[in-house]
Amino acid sequence: MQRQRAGRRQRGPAQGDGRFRWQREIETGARAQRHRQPQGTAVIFRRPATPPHRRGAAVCQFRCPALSAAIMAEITKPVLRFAPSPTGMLHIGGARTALFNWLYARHTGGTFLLRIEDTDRERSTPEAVDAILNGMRWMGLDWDGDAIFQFARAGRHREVAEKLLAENKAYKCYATPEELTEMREAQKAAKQQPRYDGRWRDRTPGPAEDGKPYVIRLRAPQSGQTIVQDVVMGDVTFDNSTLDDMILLRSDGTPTYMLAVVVDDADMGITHVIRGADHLNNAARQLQLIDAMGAAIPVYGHLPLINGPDGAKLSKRHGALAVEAYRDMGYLPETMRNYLLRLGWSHGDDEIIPTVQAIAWFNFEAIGKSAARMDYKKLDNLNGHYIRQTADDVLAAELVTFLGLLTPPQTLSGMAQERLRAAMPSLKERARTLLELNQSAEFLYTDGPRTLDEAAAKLLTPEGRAILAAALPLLDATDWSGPALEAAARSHAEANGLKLGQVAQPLRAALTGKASSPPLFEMLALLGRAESLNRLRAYAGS
RNA sequence: GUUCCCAUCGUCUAGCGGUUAGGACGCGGCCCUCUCAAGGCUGAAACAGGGGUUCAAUUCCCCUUGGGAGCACCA
Repeated sequence: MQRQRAGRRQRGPAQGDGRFRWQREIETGARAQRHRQPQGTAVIFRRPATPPHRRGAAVCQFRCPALSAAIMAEITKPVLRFAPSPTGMLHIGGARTALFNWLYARHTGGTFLLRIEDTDRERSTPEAVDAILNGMRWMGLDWDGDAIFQFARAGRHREVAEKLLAENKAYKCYATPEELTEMREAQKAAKQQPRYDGRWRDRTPGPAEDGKPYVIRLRAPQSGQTIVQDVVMGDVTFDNSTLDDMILLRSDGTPTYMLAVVVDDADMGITHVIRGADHLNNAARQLQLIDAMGAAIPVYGHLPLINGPDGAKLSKRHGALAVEAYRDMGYLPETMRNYLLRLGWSHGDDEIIPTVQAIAWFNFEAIGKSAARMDYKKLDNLNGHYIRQTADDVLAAELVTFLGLLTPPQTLSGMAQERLRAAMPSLKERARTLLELNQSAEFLYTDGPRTLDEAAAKLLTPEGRAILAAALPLLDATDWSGPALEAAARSHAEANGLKLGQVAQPLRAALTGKASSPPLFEMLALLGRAESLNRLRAYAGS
């Protein structure tokens, strides 16, 4: 059976010429002003009186022969947006939401807009705006045009609220915050869902209300149902009786989030609203507002949330909340895009999905419905893949940049950078993060004998040092190239009844200070005869 | 409490009525090997429970259980 996906339902032709209002609007140009996209999905207000056969008749608008190709091209270009509120860093969940929107826009050749929802003046900060913008840039999610700041549009939001008020689709409510708190407490005590009881819905303010502060609330339908047709979740039905009359305009005249999103989405011509599942409940209320405004309904898609490794809500306790943190841990943007994409979206058995491929493949149908958890091991593995995939000099340059961003910044000498680049083919094979890459390259950065780590010290026992001492003259007498050195070591080992490893390990420890490293003879060659012998002599003999 | 959503190996997932339930990460073994990786082969590991519908349910429906989200003059 087909999964319940949002159909492309359309309200039936409203007038007698057999065409939809939007079709007429497109031809007259009226629609382009109001909206740039056909209604992808529709809310159906099921009035109890509506006969079943008239509910949300399904019609495919793309079959209409009356539309020219040019109009088709115009109306099928989606407009998406990512709309974070600047109250903190760019969260990993937000990053995924942005990614999915971006992917769909790039996939369809549509538009991807960025809107900063800064209407909460208390909690919004310029630092957070920067953090979000930087996070987006680091992730490689470029947006079209300038970022839009919602607060700047407060006048427009107020205008819409006033219009709704004038049309009697909204009303003034004089209830005080204290009064409402009291009401909610009583409802909770009665084990009911806290909900505005509509006490001012049909009441006309008398002289007592003169000059008193009021809010503007939407006159929402009280019966029937509101259906959110969601490309991820399917049809989600809410009884209008469970939804209350939400506040549009606060008593200080500022718009609420509900008003601002709906107005902005409509004004910006947003065709697809893809956001976190925490907004699914909001969608029903927003649909009521959209209906009151007579605006076009966007396609909705609510993405399941991301949980921490333990399945609980992703919180600061899990650390690594901001995308910045992933950058600092040495993950590549390409890795993040691939990983976040696979968290909740799939394409058969494919795991390695570079961004270009993702753009070609991305769709809404393959988005999963259940919440996912972060798996850092898998992230590491994927990052290792992309590190190996990166060209040597590009990766070396990225590491240098990365080190410069650390606190405190680390800089590499010219010699260090040169060696880093030369050793990169072997180095990158062994690193899962840029941090690991850096650690395994450290022995190349400076000259002179190494200080041994614990494992290396264990290799340089008196016995190990004796082997090292015995091997030294042979190496010195050899042509200083990787293969020649290896051949010398092999014959030396063989002559003394030793395995190559027994000879190589003490050498490696002295050369790198570690028990593991890129291939030994390759590194000897890279460091050169003088430097290598200097390091080895320091630990030769007792 | 109430509204809404979700439910396949430990984790991410494939599956869209009939499969030896597949892949990936992680874990174990083997191979390769100068170490560590990478790579190849291989093993263990799942349909939450109960009712229906059906010749046949992981798959469709209902209930239970378990998770999650919303319920502000926050966004």
